[in-house]
Amino acid sequence: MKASSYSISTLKETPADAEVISHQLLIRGGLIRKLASGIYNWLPMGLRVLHKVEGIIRHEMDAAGALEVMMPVVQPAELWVESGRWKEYDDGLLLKFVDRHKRDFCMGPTHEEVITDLARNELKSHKQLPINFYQIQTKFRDETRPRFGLLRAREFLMKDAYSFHMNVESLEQTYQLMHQTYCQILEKMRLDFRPVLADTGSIGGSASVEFHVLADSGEDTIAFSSASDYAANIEMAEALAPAPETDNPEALTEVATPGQKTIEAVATFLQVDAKRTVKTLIVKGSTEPLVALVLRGDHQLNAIKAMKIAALAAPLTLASPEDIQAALGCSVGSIGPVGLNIPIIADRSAAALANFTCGANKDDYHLQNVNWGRDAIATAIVDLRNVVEGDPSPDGLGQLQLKKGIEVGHIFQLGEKYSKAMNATVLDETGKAVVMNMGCYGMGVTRLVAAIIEQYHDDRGMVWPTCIAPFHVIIIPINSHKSAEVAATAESIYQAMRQLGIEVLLDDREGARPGAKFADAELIGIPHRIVVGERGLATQVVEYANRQTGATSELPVDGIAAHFKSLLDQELSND
RNA sequence: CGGGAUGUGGCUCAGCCUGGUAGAGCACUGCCUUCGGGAGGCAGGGGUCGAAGGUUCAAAUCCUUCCAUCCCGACCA
Repeated sequence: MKASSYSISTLKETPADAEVISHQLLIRGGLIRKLASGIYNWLPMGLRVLHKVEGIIRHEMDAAGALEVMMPVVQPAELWVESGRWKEYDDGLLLKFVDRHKRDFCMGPTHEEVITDLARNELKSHKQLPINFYQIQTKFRDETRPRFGLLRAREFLMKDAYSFHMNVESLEQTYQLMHQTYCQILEKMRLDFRPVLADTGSIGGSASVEFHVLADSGEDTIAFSSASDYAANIEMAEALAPAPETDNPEALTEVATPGQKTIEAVATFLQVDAKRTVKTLIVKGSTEPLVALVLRGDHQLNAIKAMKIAALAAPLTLASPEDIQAALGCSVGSIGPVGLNIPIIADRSAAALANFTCGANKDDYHLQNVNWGRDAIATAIVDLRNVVEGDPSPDGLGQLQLKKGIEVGHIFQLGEKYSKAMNATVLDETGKAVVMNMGCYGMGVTRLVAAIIEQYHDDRGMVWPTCIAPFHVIIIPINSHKSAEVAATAESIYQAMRQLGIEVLLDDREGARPGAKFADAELIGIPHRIVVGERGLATQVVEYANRQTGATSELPVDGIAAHFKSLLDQELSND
C-alpha cells in the first residue's frame, strides 16, 4: 500500500473527549472516529487492526472445533419473552423498537435466545452433540454510561460461542477447552492477563470465569494470591473469617461526638483506629422493611455478596435518610447495632471485634467498648465485604493482592437455563427427549483492540505486537523529490516486499516532511521502519528502526526484502 | 438513572464576567521558499457561536427550556 493513495489521518492534538490512552491513540492515529456516544466508525487503518484480532480469534476457535455461524443483529421480542428476559434484561440495556407491523424487536445485546431457537430446530439427535457454534458479530447494548472509547462502547464487535451437550460432563469438557482456547488467544496477542472466578450476572448459569487484561484503566478489580494461582473478581473473592478477638469486655460507655458523621471523622475525633469501629448500613429487606448490615469501619460493602442474602430486597437498595429517621429516630451517621430492633446481618470481620466503637442510634453520640453478645446480637454472620490488599487468600495459600483489569472474555456453564425455558431438546439413545446442557463463551473483539493499546504504547504512540499491527513494515523515503535514486530504491524495495507477500506501507506522501512521516509511523505503531535516504545509499544501505525495542541499525539494500520475509515469518510463527 | 462540567469552522481552544462588525493555532486549497524529527511566507475557502424561546435599539455574551457530549457513582464482552 502506498500512503499517497491510502488514508492516513493522524491528529497532532489529543481529542478533548478522550480520557484513556487507548481512546486517545485510536482517534489520533486515525483508526476510529466517533459517530455518537459509544458508537464508532472504523477507518481503513483501524479496520486492518480489527481484522487481525478477529483473525487470531477465528483461527483458534476453528482449531478448537467450533463452527462459525452468523446470526442477525435484529431479534424478535417473542424469543426474549420466551426466555423470560424481555422484562428482566430491561434495565435499559435492551434497545427495543417496533417494525411497520407493530411487532416488537430489539438490537441483539447477546444471542442466547437466537442460538437456542436455532439449536432446537437444527439439533434432533444425541448423535449431533456435543457441538459448539460461534460467530463474530456486532452487538448493541444501550449502556447507561458508555465511556473510555472502545472499552465501553454501546455498539461493539463480539465473538460469542454457544455449545450444546447431552450432559454436564460433556459441557465441562468443552468449557475447559474454551478456557484453554481463550488463554491461547490472549497469549498470541501477547497480553498480560488473568483468568478469574466471576459472578454470572444477568446471563445466569453456574460456573463462570472472566479473562482480564491487566491495566490501570480497567474498570474491574481482581484479587489474586501471592502464593497460588487463585484469582477472582473482587465481586467474588471471599473474605475469610478472622479469629474472634478475646479481649476482656470493658464497660460500655457513651461519648458525645458532636457533628461527627463519617467513620473517618469519628475515628479521628475519638482517636481510635477505623479498624476498631463498625459502620451500620440500613437497606431494604425482603420480608422485614429494613435490615441492618454491619461492617468494620475500614471495610466496603460488596453488593454482589449482599444480593445473595435472601433477607434483602432483590435490587439492593439503601434506605432513605427519611425512612431511617422515621424508624430509628436518628440520622445516617449515628447508627449502630446496639438496641436496634431490626434484623442485624454482620460481616465476619465486624463480628470478630471486641470492645469496638459504633453509633449510638442517637444523633451526635457514639458508643465505645461495645461487645457482641453482651450489647448486641447479630441475626446472621456472613461474608459481606470486599477483600482488601493483604487479606489471606481463600485457598489458604498466601495473601491477596489487588489489580485493575479489563474484562475481555467471559465463559459460562449455563446448564439448562435457556434450553429448558425454550424447550431445546434432543432424543437420547432410548428415543426420549432430553433438555440439552449449554455453555456460552464471549470475547470482546473491539474491546481487545483497546486493551492491547492499553498494554502496548509509549509516549510516541501505539506499539503493536507484530501479529496485530496494521502493516508490518513502513518504508520512508527521505527527499525522494530531489533524489531519483532514493525514490527508485524505495519503490523497488516496496515492490520486492509486495512480491513476497509482506504487508508493507510506502510513505510516498509528497509534501510531508521527514519529521512528520517519522511521527506518523511511530504514532500508528508499525513494528519495522526502513528509512531510505541519500546518506545511506552512498554505501548502499538503508536505516532500520524497530518500534518495539527501539533498536536501530543499517541494512544493505541488496536482499532486504528476503531478509524481512524471513524475519517476519519467524516473528509471526512465534506469535 | 442521580451528581458535576462543557457545547464557538474538520481538530485544540480564546472571546462570555462588563452585550456593540466572530478570532488564533493546527488541518484544507493555490503559489513561492524550505526539506534527516510534526517548516516558513503570501493569498484563499470554510462557522445560522448546540437548538428553541425570551430580555434588549442591539445577544456567542444576560435569562428560561430542551438537546448533545464528557467526567464521578449502581451494570457488562
